[in-house]
Amino acid sequence: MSLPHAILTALLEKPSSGLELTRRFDRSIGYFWSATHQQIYRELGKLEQAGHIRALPSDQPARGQKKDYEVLPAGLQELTSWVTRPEDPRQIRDPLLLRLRAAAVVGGPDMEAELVRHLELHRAQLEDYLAFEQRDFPPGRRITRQDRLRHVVLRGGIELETFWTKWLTDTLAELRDPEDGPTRHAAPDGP
Amino acid sequence: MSLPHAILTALLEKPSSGLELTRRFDRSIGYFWSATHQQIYRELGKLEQAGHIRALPSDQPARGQKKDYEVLPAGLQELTSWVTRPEDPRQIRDPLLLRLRAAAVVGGPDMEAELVRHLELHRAQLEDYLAFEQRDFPPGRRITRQDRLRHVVLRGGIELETFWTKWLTDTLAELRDPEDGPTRHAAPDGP
DNA sequence: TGAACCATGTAAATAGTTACATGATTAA
DNA sequence: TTAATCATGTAACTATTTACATGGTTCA
Repeated sequence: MSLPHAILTALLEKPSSGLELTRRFDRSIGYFWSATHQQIYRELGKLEQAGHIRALPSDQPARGQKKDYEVLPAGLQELTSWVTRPEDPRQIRDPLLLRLRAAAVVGGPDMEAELVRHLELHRAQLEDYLAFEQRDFPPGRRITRQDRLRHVVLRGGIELETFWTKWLTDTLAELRDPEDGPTRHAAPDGP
Repeated sequence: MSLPHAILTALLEKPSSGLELTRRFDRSIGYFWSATHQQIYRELGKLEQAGHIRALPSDQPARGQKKDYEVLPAGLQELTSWVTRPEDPRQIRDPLLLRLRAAAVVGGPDMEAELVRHLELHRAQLEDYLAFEQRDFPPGRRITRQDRLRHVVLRGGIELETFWTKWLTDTLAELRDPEDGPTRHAAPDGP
């Protein structure tokens, strides 16, 4: 049930049309919740029905005409209540980990090329995130609570991609040149 | 398209009935690909239709009777080819990151309790994984290629949960006692 | 005028979740 | 003999993906 809330968040940041939202879901918001334009148009319809958003008045509201939406008070209230509503983290569901496990069962065909490809994709994504951080959150600057929230979210993305690059690097090394098993690292203790 | 492959993998490890598979999807395999019993029964039907698995002969194949499945050569072939088939990593899709971003927009209601709750859940999961590692992959033991594959998969789970506990701990500290922004860590360079 | 792009949408298929139904076996 | 549990399944709903349809605008 996150897509409507992702859309409300995006519309609060800036009233937009369906296509503009789609573009923004390819960048910022989309880095943590992706959606296609079909999902977005459908959801905009539902949100309008529910009275959470409305289309801004327009001269010619015809097919093929741009239609901008803004959030109504009911929508803001729904989003606010969703923010603190308890929701358990999802189970991990990762095809690559699953494929490695399958490889163990079918006798381990060569996955090296695929692992290298994933490593490169994750490295590229990490670089992008780090560039955003440089640009939007340069060190030693007074920031608001809102900036701080946005920054920890970006740190989440950065550290996730860091995890993947590190794990893929270790895994490749382990499968190429097996020593005594994967590197172990101490689990962090609480502060 | 991963569920049928998850099931084929589980059935190769051990021929099972639908309910047994459901149990195993609550443990081992399910740590990386979860599924409900309804999904599993439906998929077993499809896999049988496709000639990838078959029900083992039984005396009384009636409703309410246990039915065990085993993988046929066609199923093994399909799984083997899937293992090396290129498939891009999924975009991140995480409700908690999204909620933090929404919090930045609606004015930051108090998410501390929810963050603490998630931290505890991730810590518990991490402990479980570490216990599995102790049990199944004790240090200093000769292991086969298959064991090595299984171990790197488990390391993936361990390091993912380590990331979450660390990021949540940092985020809580940052939102409680704001200094100059989230802690930065150097990005790893390639070897 | 026609190609490229902007913009909104419909349709159909696949995937996943939630609720409920039904028969078989076992043990109090 | 009834309650609990094992085991398989149906139905309905929600979410997501893929393919296609339609009209408007701009510019060569």
